[in-house]
Amino acid sequence: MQSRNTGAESPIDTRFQLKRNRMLKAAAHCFNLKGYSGTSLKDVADILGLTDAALYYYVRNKEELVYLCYVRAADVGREAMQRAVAEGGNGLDTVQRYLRYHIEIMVGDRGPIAIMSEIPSLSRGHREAVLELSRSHSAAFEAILKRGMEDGSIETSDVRMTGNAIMGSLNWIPKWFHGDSAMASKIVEEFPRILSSGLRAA
Amino acid sequence: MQSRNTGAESPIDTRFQLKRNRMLKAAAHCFNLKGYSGTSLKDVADILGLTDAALYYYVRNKEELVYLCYVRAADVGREAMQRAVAEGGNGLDTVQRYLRYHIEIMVGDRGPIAIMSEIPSLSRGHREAVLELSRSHSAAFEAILKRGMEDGSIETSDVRMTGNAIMGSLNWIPKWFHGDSAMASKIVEEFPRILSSGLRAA
DNA sequence: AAAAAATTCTAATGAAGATTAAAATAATGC
DNA sequence: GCATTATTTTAATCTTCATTAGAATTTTTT
Repeated sequence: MQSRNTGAESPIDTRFQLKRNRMLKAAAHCFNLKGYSGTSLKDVADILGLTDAALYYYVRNKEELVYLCYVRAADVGREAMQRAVAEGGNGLDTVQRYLRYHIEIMVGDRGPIAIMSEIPSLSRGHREAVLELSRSHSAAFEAILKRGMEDGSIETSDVRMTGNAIMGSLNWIPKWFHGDSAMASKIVEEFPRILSSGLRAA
Repeated sequence: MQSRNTGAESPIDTRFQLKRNRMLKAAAHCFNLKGYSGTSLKDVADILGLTDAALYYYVRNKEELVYLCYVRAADVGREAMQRAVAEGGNGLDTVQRYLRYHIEIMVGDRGPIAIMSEIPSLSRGHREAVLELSRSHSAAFEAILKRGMEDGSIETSDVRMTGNAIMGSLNWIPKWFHGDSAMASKIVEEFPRILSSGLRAA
């Protein structure tokens, strides 16, 4: 039965959810490596020890697969942002904590997280949805930057541009980090400082 | 005649070279936007007002098209690096100048430059070649970082990681910059400082 | 303006891969 | 163990797109 991929999931269907989650991680890995069009469903299925056709039990089609990966990526960002903001402190502190939390998740066992670099490939509806998630995250980030400028901890000429500079470095991590755990902790410890030092008020 | 795409070009064949160069820019634009597999030859041809089949007059196949885009991208990096190194100064100064020159070219009229993010899609031979270009560029960059640590202008724990942090931000630029000239000059002016401030010695 | 060379097009061909339907297998509740 | 449900597979089908051959057109040369 395809009662599963209609969208309404029963609240405690752990087996299905777990498998789908494993699938999203495998897909994120492939997408980060070879891009959306560059990865075949067979690539993803091979990782899971399944046939490509079996994936359709979990998603409606390939496009929904990326979409779900992107939603999952956005969740990670939102979660890190929420935690960082909740802990208070000045703008610079908040930025640094956000970066740390985000990176911890990326390089930790919730990774790999898909880089949202092929939004144009999404269907119209999904594209709008992801763009909205992306916009709201950028807005939250820029809000922190502005707060930092008010409390004197941050000094920068253009929050949009600065945000892009920082997020670019973050988004690039999956391109060169491939699970080395020694490197993982080094990234977690160093990146927040490296990326935020361009923000420091003179 | 296909005497052209055999590799050996006559030294002063301007018309052919110019058109091929326009083609590489159009291709870089598409690849940056939709990825290698995501762009069809028709996408590129449409920009040039040609048929997809016409592109085969300039390249042997699609794979060679990305390859040439990547070589062109590597050229830009190498050129910026050479200029920066040639002008002397301490390590930090050199890094900043390199970033400036690289960015100037990226956002200037030589752009768009392809992001080298799909090296796995290349053929074996081309992949090796591009990896070598990439490695040598990274090595040159890391050498500057090391020099900066010796002359006291730079302080960082892991040059490889730091290099990746900076290059990631740089590589991400084509994802959000789309030709706005006011933004272009702002990027040129601000990015070198933003990206290099994580390197400053305490 | 005719011949030669350069450039582009039209019209196949073929392969890769997404998608689907129906059958087969595995797991679970009784 | 049997019936039901969940999961996966096999075996098509269909579309998109790279690629090619040869014809057509444009440009250059003489």
